[in-house]
Amino acid sequence: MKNFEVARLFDLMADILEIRGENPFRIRAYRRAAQNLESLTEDVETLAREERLQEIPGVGEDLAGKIVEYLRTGRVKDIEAAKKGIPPGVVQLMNVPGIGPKTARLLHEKEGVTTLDRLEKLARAGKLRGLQGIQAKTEANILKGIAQVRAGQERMPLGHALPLGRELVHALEGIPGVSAIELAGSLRRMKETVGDIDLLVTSTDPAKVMRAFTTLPQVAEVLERGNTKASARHREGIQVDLRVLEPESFGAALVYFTGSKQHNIRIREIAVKRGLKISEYGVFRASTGRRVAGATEAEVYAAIGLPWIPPELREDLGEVEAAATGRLPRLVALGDIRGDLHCHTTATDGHQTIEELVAAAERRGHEYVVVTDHSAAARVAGGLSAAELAAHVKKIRAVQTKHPGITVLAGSECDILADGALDYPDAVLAGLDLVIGAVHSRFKQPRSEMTGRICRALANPYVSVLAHPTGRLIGERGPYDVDLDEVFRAAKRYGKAIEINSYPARLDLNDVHARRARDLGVLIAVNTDAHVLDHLGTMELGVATARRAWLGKAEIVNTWPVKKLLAWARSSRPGAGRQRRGRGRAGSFRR
DNA sequence: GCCGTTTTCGGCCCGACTGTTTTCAGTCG
Repeated sequence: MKNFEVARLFDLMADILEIRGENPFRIRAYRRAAQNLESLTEDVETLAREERLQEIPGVGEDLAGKIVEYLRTGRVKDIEAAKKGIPPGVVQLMNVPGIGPKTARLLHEKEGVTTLDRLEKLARAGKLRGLQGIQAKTEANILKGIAQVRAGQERMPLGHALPLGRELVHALEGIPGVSAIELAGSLRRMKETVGDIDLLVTSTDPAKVMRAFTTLPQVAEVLERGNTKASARHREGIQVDLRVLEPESFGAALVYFTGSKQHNIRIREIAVKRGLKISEYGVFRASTGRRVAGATEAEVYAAIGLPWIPPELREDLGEVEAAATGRLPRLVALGDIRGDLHCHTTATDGHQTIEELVAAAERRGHEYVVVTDHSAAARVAGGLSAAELAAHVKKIRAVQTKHPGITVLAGSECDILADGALDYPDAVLAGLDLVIGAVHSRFKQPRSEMTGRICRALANPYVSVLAHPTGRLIGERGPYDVDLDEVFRAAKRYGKAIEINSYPARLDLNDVHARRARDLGVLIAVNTDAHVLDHLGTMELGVATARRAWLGKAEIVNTWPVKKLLAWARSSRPGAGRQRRGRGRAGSFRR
């Protein structure tokens, strides 16, 4: 899978063209192609083989040729040529906030700067001032920017940023004159990581909001402050951007601030074709400047002939076309989730008793919860032997009697061993209501072995769900090497579900992979993998990932009623077919 | 470099803020 490699290459080309001051539209073409390659659900090598590269939006004849050249030779002549005269360090200068292509070029041409170190030395010595457009302040800003780069401005996981954003909303909503306040940006689109927190406020007294915002206890440093826009660094490190607008512009501003940038460009292009102009202030007739929409998002989209598009879809990945042709998916909602299929207790590495877990799930309105503690092979997690599991199941059944309002199911997060066998024999698995298979060991297996291992586990008649299919931990550990398409096809073949694990550091499957699974018709389970009670709340993140993957409720097994869920879990087990035929419908259940 | 119910050529989104300018360029989102 070289999608990201090619994307990085095109991004590099765009950077170089920017520094060279070339046609901005050509630059945008490279950026757009790079972005679409990153979100591509199919393997670019497969597309190249099937001569379908030009199906990628933003990839035409030329870029398709460059992709083929890269895949064949590992390089692209035109890009190599463009690189000449621009050392890699110069491109990297643009990572410094405040330094764009023009400044990078200036620094290189006039001062021979090719590294951050050199740039810092010159700035400290006051040797940058005097260059065209650079005085003391810019010099100071460059030093600040260098420090920021050095500190590593990693993107913050959604699960961390979302509560911070909501806390800010809460802090600002009490200010007199504030009529509406919303989170926007990638946070509203629920991307798995966010670069900053965007806040949108409509108020009749912007100055008051600005004052309040810049003096919040959460604000460590004010970076920029105008009449309607301010930027600050949150004490947790992330940047917060605030924009204040008139109430009549709320919808247009929300669209604008939510993005993505690519999505905004798309809808503005449509507006232009209709003789309209969209800005954060509203939708205006181009000829007269008269406002035609702006108060609500729906109004803005309606002005260009589109239905409202859910924020999670606004990535310019087909949603505009889908909206235009009435084919937007009906996305799953948090309220559609009827139960959690993956939860831990103190029996293994959880910090909640069965009783606590069940009570918490019931409070959340779940109709069922599956207790899935680890199997024996997961030693560090205190995995259960078969005998321990039997005792554990008894306790689970006992808790059920005290909670008639929720169905308590006994399951296991059973290790998939190195060869693809399950950690419990079939006879043990047969005593469980639902089994989740998971890889917790031998992450370094070669791709073919790992793929075969997982597919074999999916073929086991007692396994219903594959947990966290790539094993990645955001910012900590990359995914293991596995052919997901192969895994998806196996899941489809055996009628098994693939998990979207909602644990904030996992979100595994991610949005792109989940969308691919959906496209292939694979069932999905959205689970929390809760180890402590608070974790049940992370279901929101998994559902958001499902929404970003265009998933509807029907495709997600834990939106199903418990009867349907259990019938499905049993459908692959021995005897299931006979039973069904015998009774003419899914079997009856003890509980 | 892409792309087409206004086009196979001529378009290609829009505005705020900063720092440096005395009317604007660069950067950012």
